Amino acid sequence: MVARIVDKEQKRRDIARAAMEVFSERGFDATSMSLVAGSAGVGKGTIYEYFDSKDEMIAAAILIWLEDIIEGARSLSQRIEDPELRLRTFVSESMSEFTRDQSAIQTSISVFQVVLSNLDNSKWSDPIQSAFKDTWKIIVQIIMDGHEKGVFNISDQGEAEKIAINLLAFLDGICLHYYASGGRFDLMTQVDHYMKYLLEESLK
Amino acid sequence: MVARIVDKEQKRRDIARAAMEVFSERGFDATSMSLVAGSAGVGKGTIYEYFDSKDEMIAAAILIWLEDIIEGARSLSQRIEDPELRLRTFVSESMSEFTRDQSAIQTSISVFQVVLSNLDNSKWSDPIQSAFKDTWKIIVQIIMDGHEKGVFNISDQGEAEKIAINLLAFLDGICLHYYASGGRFDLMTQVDHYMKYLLEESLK
DNA sequence: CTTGACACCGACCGCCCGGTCGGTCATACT
DNA sequence: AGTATGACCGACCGGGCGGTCGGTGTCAAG
Repeated sequence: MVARIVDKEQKRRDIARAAMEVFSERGFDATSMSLVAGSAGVGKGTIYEYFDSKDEMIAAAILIWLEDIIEGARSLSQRIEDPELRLRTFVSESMSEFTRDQSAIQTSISVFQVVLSNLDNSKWSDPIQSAFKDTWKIIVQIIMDGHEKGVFNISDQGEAEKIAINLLAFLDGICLHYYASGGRFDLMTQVDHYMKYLLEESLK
Repeated sequence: MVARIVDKEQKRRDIARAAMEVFSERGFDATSMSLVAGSAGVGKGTIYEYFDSKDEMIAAAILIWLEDIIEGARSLSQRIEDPELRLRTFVSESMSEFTRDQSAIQTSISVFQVVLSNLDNSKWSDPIQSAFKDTWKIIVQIIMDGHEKGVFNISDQGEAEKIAINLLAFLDGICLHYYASGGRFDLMTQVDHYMKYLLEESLK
């Protein structure tokens, strides 16, 4: 009795990804489980074979979504040698993710809201927060690498960590304002403006 | 027949402010109208004497909330002469608003979400967006004033506008990350780091 | 062929929400 | 006092939600 050959783990991911797609279009609260089921191509009951509740599914979906992003950033980071180009590529790749379609930023907003509103619930917020931290660590790594290669000039690792936090904060903030303003300014111009001072002043 | 002496407009504002308080604690969707009624000290039916629907109330509450903020920023802006100090004060005041209690940032997140999810509904998003724009204009005004007084050195108004957008984006982003990370870094240190390069490099 | 374990499903349930509406109370005019 | 008007209310309603559960189809073992 070898049991049926169904990759439970894979299906869980498939449903989670489909769920995240609907979530990003309509927001978490406005998305019903029937809708998720329809989008994932399964029955509503099936979802509860893979997740305990709607909340648990949201947390899992966010985590899987973040893992995909981090994996993308990490593999990108390994392809490029020059630190400055690597940093620029990291930024432009992140932006193109948001430029490609509006749903990405809506997803981010929804994620932030869940993280904030469930801040007391350490069960979910801890792994999500550590996933956030991973993204941050990648940037710190790029800067420290550039520092060791003599391309970037910073005082110590603490400086690199501060710069990384501010860079991430700016990128999230500018995307937010971009979509909240209905695209009333040029996103890349603003990012370039920031990157110019980052690369020419902070890191020199 | 002079009608009853009840300031409809005032009561509308009172309810809207009470509603915003509950919204910021629990999020828009998780807040029921009964809860809002309880918080405002009125019956549920009464709310519908002042607002057409929950959605209309949210839009109105956001608008009133934004007006309060803009009014605060504008009055502050008029009290201080020196442009650099005025800019620094604007930033530190905005931050202290968020430092005072966490609900402010949760409110902001909720507001962003509503604006984004109702982007197609121009009926509400237009006035809200123009309120956002007002805040931005105040910063542009401060920078241009500093430019005319010879304190800030920028090329033209376009430069001031870019700087203002990036500053706002950074401030929102850093608050977001601050609370999403559970306060794992020092907010003011990060803000000072940004302001240092803004005032010492961008504006000199 | 029979059996049973397993993945899957969607009609169904109880709950709670936004919104309504008939009625109460206080006031102000006659 | 009588009455008209406006402010206020909360029990009530229909609908849609998250979650359940008994049943169905399928495949492997015996």
